[in-house]
Amino acid sequence: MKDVALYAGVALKTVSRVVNGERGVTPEMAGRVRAAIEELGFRRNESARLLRTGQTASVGLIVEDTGNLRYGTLARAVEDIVRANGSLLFTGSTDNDSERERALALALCARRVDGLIIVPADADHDYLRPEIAAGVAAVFAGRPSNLAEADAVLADDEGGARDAVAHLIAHGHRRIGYLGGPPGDYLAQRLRQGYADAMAAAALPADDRWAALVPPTREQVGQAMQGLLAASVTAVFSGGSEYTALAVRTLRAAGKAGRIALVGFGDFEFADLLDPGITVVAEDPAEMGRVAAELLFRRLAGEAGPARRAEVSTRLIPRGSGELAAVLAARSALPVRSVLAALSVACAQRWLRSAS
Amino acid sequence: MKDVALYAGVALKTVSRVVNGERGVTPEMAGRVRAAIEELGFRRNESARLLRTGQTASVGLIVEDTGNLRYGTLARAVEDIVRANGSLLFTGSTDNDSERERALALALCARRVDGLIIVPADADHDYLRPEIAAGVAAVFAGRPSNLAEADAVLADDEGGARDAVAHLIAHGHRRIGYLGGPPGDYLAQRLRQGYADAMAAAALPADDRWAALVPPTREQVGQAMQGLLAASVTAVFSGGSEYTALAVRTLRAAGKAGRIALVGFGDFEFADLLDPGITVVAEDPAEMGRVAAELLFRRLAGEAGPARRAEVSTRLIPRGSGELAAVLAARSALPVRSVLAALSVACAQRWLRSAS
DNA sequence: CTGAAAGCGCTTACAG
DNA sequence: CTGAAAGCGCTTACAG
Repeated sequence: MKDVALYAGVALKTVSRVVNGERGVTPEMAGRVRAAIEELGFRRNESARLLRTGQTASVGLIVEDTGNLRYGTLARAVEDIVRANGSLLFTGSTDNDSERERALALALCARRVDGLIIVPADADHDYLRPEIAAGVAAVFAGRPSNLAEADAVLADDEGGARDAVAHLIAHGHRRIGYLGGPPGDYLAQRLRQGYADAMAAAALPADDRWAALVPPTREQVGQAMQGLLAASVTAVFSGGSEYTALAVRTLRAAGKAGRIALVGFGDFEFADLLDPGITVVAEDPAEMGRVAAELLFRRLAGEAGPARRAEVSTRLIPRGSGELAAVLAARSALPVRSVLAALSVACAQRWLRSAS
Repeated sequence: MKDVALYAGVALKTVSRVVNGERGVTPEMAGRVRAAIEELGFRRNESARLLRTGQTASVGLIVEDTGNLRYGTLARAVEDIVRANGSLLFTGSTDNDSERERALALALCARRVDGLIIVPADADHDYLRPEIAAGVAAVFAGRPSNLAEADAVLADDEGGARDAVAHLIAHGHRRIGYLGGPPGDYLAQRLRQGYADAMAAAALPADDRWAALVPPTREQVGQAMQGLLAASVTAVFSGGSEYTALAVRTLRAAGKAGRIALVGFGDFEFADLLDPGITVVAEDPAEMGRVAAELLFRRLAGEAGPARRAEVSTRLIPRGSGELAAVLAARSALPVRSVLAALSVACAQRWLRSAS
């Protein structure tokens, strides 16, 4: 810029005026400046401008994994709103490692991003307190944070699970299994809660053997599914498309593909091309991204007031697998004496309860 | 930083030394500075530092759509290498709009990113010439650019298409259809070339009615697929997972799902769970991202020399649909007189050619 | 070992 | 309408 001023024989400020399109420059002067800019190939350094201005017109998005379609979709929705607001978007993945989340968020804050949208690796965000105090806006998406003062969007995972299980119950199922992540996992926890609530609402028992809480590896899910089948469930609710895929594989291998009902949490491409088509409760990651970004830019526009909580709903999409009727376990592999034994245990328990 | 210096009663430079961990500061002094930093909640402004340094430790990635799994996967691979090199990553989507690509790239350059990885919306990148001259490193990925001086990675799409078609030919097919994007589309063009080459290599004719070049909408692809069936193909090569999905739908609707062979370009989740499993030629977007990022950081590390060209290969994954044997069109709907007419036209043409 | 000065590329606030 | 000076938050190059 200095060079341009020198070349055009004007003051620095005049160049600045032309570059910023401020009025109050004679056409003749502006022309000279523009010629100099052209001649010297001048390109304003945005970072320098922003240093002076105090804003950076950039925001950061931190998710579990940008290579996961769910988060890719969320990222894209965020990006569109970021662009509409004239900002640029940094993205980063944590792989659910809270240490990595922290490092990323702090690095972004050191660049003085205007705001941050974070899908928390875990709930603890004390490390962000000083940054927020220093003026960074933060919005949490998809999972809860301990920072009550920040805006947040959550999905109605629990409601989705309830819908799924209620759907199965409506189709005559009583023995419904739940297949999902380990207890430490936030989503798995909420889905299981929804499952339990729906069962309870229908006054159905939820046998412990009907809940398979395992990491999404081929072996573990396969075994867990077989366990559910051994426990004579007539339907399964699977908590995530990885689980759904592996559930379908196990059902096929066991020759029960069209007989055991299945509702999956999370939609996926080609779900309607499987046989039967897979009924799912679809999340809406794009909507979540949109809402999060909108909350963020409201704050950046100066909105004060208490933290906002938004919720994104889920939607059940029937495709066949969730509408299979309950198959009575008439020819159950369970020996008659086991059934009788189980029944008598249940009777005894009820008798004991009523007696106490 | 000035405040910290004042508070600690030292010079600015001493604070800088402590913050940067430079040696040559008495422990006592360093302690005082650290206390002041703690007390004041000082956090160094990375942008300001980088302004002085000249580098920004950030790179930009521009793809068609981060919400598309293919590009999400690529982005994730890029991110990992960017992180390993201590940089931060900007991402942006173009939706194949070259004007948007330009605006994004230029905005990133104005922020003085160290480098840019671009999946070109179109080949023209003259707009980047001044930026590259000014020192930005650029790598193109997935599609060609007219900037011969920049590094580039391309996929062996054409080879993948050849493999797919050769695979079908090896399974006895002679009448093979190609279903893909319109002629203007880069990928579609290369796939069709590979298809044509494989047919020619096997001395097979490639009837014009066997090539369906349409945008990936449900109606158009459905109609095009029906056209291929009407032309009595026994196998189809589909150029992209959108096309593959719609091809499967049409085949099902026509009751030809297990009879017409199908090889798709581009792998997708659940491909092995369809019936039959879908044979595909898989791309490797993660590898493409990795290679592109590595090329970029080599340049940033100072590597000179001529532009590099890298190629990422594809891999055929047999799953059933591509191994179906050719079904003879014994009961072809084609009336006998049409066949005779076609034959006589071909004879006449050959006679004309030999006569001239 | 410590510090005062100049400068990265721009803008803001004020004179003329 | 135009410009000289100061400053954004840091580092570099040089003295002491």
